Amino acid sequence: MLSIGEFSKICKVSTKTLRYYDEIGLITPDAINAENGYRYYSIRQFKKLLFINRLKSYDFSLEEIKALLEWEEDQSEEKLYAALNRKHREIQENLNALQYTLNQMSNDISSIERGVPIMSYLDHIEVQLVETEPMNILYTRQTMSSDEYAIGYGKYFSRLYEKMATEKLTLTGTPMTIYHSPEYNPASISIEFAIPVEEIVTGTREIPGGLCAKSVLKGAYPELTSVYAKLREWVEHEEYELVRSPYEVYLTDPYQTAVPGDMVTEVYFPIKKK
Amino acid sequence: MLSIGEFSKICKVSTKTLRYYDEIGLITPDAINAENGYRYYSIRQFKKLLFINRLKSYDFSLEEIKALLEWEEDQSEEKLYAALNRKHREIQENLNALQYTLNQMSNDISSIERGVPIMSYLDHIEVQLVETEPMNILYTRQTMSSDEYAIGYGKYFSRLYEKMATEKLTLTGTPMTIYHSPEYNPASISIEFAIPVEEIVTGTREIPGGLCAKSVLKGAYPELTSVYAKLREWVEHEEYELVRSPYEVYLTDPYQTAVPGDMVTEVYFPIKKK
DNA sequence: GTACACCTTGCCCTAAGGGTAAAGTCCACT
DNA sequence: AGTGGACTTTACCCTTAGGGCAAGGTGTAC
Repeated sequence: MLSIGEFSKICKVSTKTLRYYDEIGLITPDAINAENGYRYYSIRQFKKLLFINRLKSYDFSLEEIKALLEWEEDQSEEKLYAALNRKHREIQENLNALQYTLNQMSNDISSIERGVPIMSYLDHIEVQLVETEPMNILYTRQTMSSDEYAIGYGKYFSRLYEKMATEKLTLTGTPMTIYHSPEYNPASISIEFAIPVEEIVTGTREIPGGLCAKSVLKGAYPELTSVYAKLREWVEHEEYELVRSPYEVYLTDPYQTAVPGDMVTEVYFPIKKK
Repeated sequence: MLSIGEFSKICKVSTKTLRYYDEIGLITPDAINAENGYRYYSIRQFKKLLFINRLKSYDFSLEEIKALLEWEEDQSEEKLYAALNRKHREIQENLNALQYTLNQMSNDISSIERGVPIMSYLDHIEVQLVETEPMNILYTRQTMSSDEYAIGYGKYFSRLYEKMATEKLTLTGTPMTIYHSPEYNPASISIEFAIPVEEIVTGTREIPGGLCAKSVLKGAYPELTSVYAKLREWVEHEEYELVRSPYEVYLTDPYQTAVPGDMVTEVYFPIKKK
């Protein structure tokens, strides 16, 4: 039998960690001296600890590892197999995310090298005051969480296009979304997907024209937040106020546009003077 | 001015987070109502928060971000530039490590598919009882931390080879290392790097032969730990005891062997019956 | 006036241990 | 048998970046 210090040196794991694992029931000493509480490990437990460390390197939490060890005693390799495959996918996604981060960092680094402050793009968002015409739109209004947005985008627009095809409607503009939630609430946003059409049929409605603050975003959608903030700031500063829901018009099709920098989106804030 | 709730919705950051950032002094509200303690943010602070979020996505800690923001006020882009480059390297290393982990996972997954338990390699470490001959070795003894081992390996063996060349010594075996620290202490291990030679000159000594427990490892060095544990267990179980320092013999040159699976290392435990 | 949404502070919680302290224990050496 | 140093025990606080909840105060719309 090995004392905790000996066992820790063999396993290259701190005694603190061993005591912690004992506490959470991950690996308990083979014997405990009842008089002084000293922990004694058998060399056979080395294998278990090695297995724990391997799973840990695969980014399993200690709780998950504990469950896997308990299942292992039932001789069921399947749970382990499934868990490994799941983690493998998770780590792969993680890696992709890191790759993306590295790209963005490189962009920022080269920005600095060119003498351009990192967040300066925010200063270049231009706001124009425009007068819009009334439009007839084919629409569908949906409530969803913001996570589902990307899926919803494809789903609802393709439904609208389908309807246009079956009812032989005539396209008069590019797709747009109208944001009815007054403030951003990620758990539940109410979005109207719409396509301007000529014919007035059931499923279409007219949106009024009027004065709008408008910004054009050339770039990826994450930057839309900035555009909204900028428009808000501008509207307030110029002493206007919002009279209807803001909407976005997608001049480019996100599924057709490979480079995010080529995407063009217009954001409209319908306003009136205070 | 925006209340904390409004600001949080615009920035897509929870109010809790904003209060926390206020507490640690990362970003403080533009104004605080002295009577009721209400926090009010200006829309201009949106940009700062966006910058914070970007740095956060680059895996900077809030403390680091705070320091960067303070430096930013001194108009020094250099600190930021250096920090970004440093993080970029860190993330790159991180990514490489993940890639390695994915590889190992794939190995384990295909092991299971072949019906082989993951840690079964431990059961296949075979221990033999052998009688070794005395050897004359050219040696250098070093104390180092385990981190420095990889560097030391190249450094000290190339010195020994150099000495062999200048003194025209005759090689009689493959390189070996002798571990003099009785237990593993990662901060300071005492290692003897040695090469068997024929001539007896200064800088050589004889190591006695005798009974040894021996295991052969075909594979990467991290598995050496297992071999040591296995040998320890065997020695104890068979009622032997260690009489001198264990040593390893490297039959393959790690710098010449591309695939870790092709590496062959022998581990010897000099023993006697209890 | 009142209902309800919003704001405040304060307290406890997270995962995986690290650091330190006070007290008890083991083993080797005199 | 005594002693010193290495080892072990439990207990308590600390870490990151906030999340959750409670009790109580406040703003605003009707």
